[in-house]
Amino acid sequence: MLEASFFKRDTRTVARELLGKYLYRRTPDGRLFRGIISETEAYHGPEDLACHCAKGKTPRTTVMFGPGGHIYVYLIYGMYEMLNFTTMDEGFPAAVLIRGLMHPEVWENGRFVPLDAKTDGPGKLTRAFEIDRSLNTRPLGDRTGLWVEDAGITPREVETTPRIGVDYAGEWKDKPWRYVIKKL
DNA sequence: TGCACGATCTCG
DNA sequence: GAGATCGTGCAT
Repeated sequence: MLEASFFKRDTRTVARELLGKYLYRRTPDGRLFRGIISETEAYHGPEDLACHCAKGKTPRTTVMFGPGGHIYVYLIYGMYEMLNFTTMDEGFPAAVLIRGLMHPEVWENGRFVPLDAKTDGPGKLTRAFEIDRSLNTRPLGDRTGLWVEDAGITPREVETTPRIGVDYAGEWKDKPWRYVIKKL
């Protein structure tokens, strides 16, 4: 299981290194899911106009000002929960948005079997893994029911692009802070 | 207290 | 290409 120290680093480094890791989810009713993180975005610092933290410390963004390794989940467009992990040390607001998973699986009869659900979008993966705002502000870990583990995978090819859906962010919209596995 | 809008997805 | 749908932040 990845410890908080993994997340208390530069957000772009964390976002890049999360690719190829397993995201594990244990639901309140006991079901276990996992999937390989395949797409992430970095939202780094109070200057980054694409980051919610650019608005300053508000009830919603407070968790991003806390230490790395915590969960930030928010509702967008009135119907989609977005999953983020906070990064950096206490006082520096930043987080990584988890935008996609590949090879989603569910634990059945003593083994992982393919999950029949799409997880190739930030709103889709939270729906498939039953991730919602009840997890907001909690630390990553097995007791929380959401954690990350090394999968022993090093992606062969990673693509870097500007972030999606942040055209309002002025010069910050062009920062190449989106990371995608092109070849696993 | 009201209002505009969003780190999206699905259907037509 | 547009509608669904509601919390958040900022104006009133």
